[in-house]
Amino acid sequence: MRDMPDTIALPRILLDWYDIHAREMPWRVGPAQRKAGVQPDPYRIWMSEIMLQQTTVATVRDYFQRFVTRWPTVGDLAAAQDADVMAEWAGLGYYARARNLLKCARAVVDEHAGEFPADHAALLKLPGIGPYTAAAVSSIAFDLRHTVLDGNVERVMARLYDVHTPLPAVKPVLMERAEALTPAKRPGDYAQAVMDLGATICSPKSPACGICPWRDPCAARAMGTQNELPKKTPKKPKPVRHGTVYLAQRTDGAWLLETRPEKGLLGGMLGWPGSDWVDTSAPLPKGTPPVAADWQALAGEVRHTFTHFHLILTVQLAKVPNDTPGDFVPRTRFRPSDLPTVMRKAYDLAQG
DNA sequence: TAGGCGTGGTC
DNA sequence: TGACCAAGCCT
Repeated sequence: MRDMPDTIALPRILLDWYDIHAREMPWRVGPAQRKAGVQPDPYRIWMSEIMLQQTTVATVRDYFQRFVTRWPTVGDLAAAQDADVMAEWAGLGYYARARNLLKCARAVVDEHAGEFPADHAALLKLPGIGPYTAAAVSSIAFDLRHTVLDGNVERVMARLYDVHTPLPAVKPVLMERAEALTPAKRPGDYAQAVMDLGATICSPKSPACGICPWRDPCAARAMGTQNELPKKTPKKPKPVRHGTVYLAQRTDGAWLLETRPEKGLLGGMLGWPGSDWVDTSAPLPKGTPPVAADWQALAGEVRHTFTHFHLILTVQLAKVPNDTPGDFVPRTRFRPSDLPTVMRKAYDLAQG
């Protein structure tokens, strides 16, 4: 590799490493299979990439298996009931992804004859597919030369070239570096290789530089700056909000639940009726109980942290008659696992 | 364009 | 234990 330009030598070194160290994933076609002519299923690649947005591989595995078992093709998913998809997504977070997942599946069926487009620009127009996911699908599923730039690649590029300008402002610079390294041959394997490298060797804390295939060309390692890169602009502190939720159960066991509005926090998900969630804690916002009943405040509280605020909920519980009006979910159809985590925590508190 | 949008694991 | 972090997108 001596005297070979980085843009030739570095991708080759990384692909050689990937041939040996590629991680197994349910949606992945490994380097050996790929060389034997096996093509990935674009539907499964797309599904995995949506789930993997801001979410770890370990968390995604089980959700992925349940989704592709229940809806094996994009046509099956497009025909699904919205509530079934939202319930299956419950607990995975960022619920706009689930709403866009359905919109995207239906767009593929309606506008692309049920086949995912390979073209980057066409993918970018689909709901829930941004620059990263368009590049990931076109490269991994169709082996087209596009460059993925996720948190892993940002970190690897910042270290490889010892870039100290903070994210996210420096993102375009890192993209240029990443694009220059993307090879024309095996761009799909290469995309997965850089991300595997970032996830396993070039980790945020204590990177394993000693066993890194790029240890020799890495500028941060040469300077000893790998542990302080990438730099990030400081985040704003999270405020604390307070609220009250009301858990009404009929004598026959049915629970009073509501489907939350499509837009906003936990949009489209099931939840308990309750107050607004407000920054001040005095007085505690109680809202209006959904039905007149003998409400009992539970001891303790629900604590939950969202992306941009901490939440402390008081939980009110009541037994109500079977003829109480409202959208009660029958006991046999109620599954706590259909609820987003913060709502499931309130249920768990009520169960003692 | 910067902020809204979840959750679980790690240290 | 609180802060950071994870294969980002939308408005």
